[in-house]
Amino acid sequence: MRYWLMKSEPSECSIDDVLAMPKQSVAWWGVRNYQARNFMRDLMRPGDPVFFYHSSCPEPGIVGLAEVASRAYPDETQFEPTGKYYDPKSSREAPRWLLVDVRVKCKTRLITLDELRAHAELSTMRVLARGNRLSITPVAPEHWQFICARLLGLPS
DNA sequence: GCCAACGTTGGC
DNA sequence: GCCAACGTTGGC
Repeated sequence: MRYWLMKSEPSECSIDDVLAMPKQSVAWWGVRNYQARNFMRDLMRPGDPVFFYHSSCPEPGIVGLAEVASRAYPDETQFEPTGKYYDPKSSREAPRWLLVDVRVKCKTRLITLDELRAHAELSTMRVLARGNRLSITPVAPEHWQFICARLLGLPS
């Protein structure tokens, strides 16, 4: 089992938007980066725990706990010619972009980016790395445990 | 809206 | 396969 952090812009799809969906689950559409795609395709498995993160907003940070809810499958938005996620180089026969379903388990208090950076124990988190632009990053087990136990006060 | 960082594209 | 130009991400 692997741990993940997945970024979503709340103006596009917030954690509340997902909680309002049937089964509190959403297809994680719109990933157009090969490394992030490969994480979904090669490493993500149903049940993997996920930090739900709000990005490109006034207070970026972790806002909830979620889990991977499917294996990877083609992202329909790549086939929609009028959509902003359309990829003319992709085809149904050889889909270029994949996604997984993500199910929100609960909201948490907001753990801001500033708070994450303030803890030396988290200094090597991939999402905090200078210049990181990946919308999906692996989370080391010790980082997951630290955030859940020390920052959220959840029983381990 | 700025801009650092870095991924992608395409000419050679 | 190199690398300059360009595009995108995302915090600030």
